[in-house]
Amino acid sequence: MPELPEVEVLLRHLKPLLTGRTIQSVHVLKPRLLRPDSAEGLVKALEGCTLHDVSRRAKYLLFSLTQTKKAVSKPFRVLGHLGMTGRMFVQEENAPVPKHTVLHWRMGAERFVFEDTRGFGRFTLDLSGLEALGLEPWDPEFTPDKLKTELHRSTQAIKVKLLDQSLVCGVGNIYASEALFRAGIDPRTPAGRLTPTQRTSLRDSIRSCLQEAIDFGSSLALDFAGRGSREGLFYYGTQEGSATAQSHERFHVYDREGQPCLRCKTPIQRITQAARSTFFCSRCQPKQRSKAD
DNA sequence: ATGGCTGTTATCCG
DNA sequence: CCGGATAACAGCCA
Repeated sequence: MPELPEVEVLLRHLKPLLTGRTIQSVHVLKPRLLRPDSAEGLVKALEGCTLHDVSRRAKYLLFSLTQTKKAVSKPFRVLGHLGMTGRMFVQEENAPVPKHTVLHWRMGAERFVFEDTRGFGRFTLDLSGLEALGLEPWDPEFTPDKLKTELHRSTQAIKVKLLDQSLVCGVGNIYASEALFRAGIDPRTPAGRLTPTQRTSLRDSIRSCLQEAIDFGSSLALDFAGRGSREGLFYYGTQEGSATAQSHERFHVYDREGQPCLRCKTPIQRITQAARSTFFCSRCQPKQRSKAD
């Protein structure tokens, strides 16, 4: 469930379940996702640790730990990323370990599980993934002026630019289309050609789209093990109960090719940019004709 | 059933 | 530097 809102909702779910708990035995089933750590190294580092905190940066979760076995030990952190299909949850220790489990550990009568079917996620002591990240969407420094200086030399389509995490982090393929729709910006617009008005609108739309998604996810009874049905990126309910969340119109453009725009009824278009699908309304997101700046 | 799609991002190349 | 293509992988859908 992986763009910023889903990670944020997961964080809020996991934090009370993990903080203060001690990691007993750790088992690694997909060591590749621990790169560049070795399975043995990470297991040794984690076993016996107490989890002091969990936090989020961009689409990453950060686990803060200290080794309680030793008398003297420095706090350290582990970085987790869900990739496309990662899930993290706590289950009873007698429940079956899911098929694509990357690793799991025991905490008393419970088990923490990180599973990832496609295996694009990460779980590692290597924090270098944090280095190149742009601002958090709600960072006060994320301003229209910041957008201007970051983008003015760029010829890349704004949609593609939003995906690379260096401008602002946390926006993925779904919310990039959604935020551009809300801002009324054609996703093909070269990033350096946005008008001042568009930059302000884009900043605001990114924030509001992500915030609404967090609020939406927080309002659902989610099934973090992901066995149930899906509502956007959020899993909820169980195999039997399709808890039918009311908002099947969560997205205005994403995955709505050919369907009428919810604002103007024009059929939504789908195009490919940087090998990813982009959805937009050609009427609500017109090509800008001025030469900007 | 075969091919084309899917929430990400690291890396390689021009 | 920048930007485009590719790769890592499993599953679902037409």
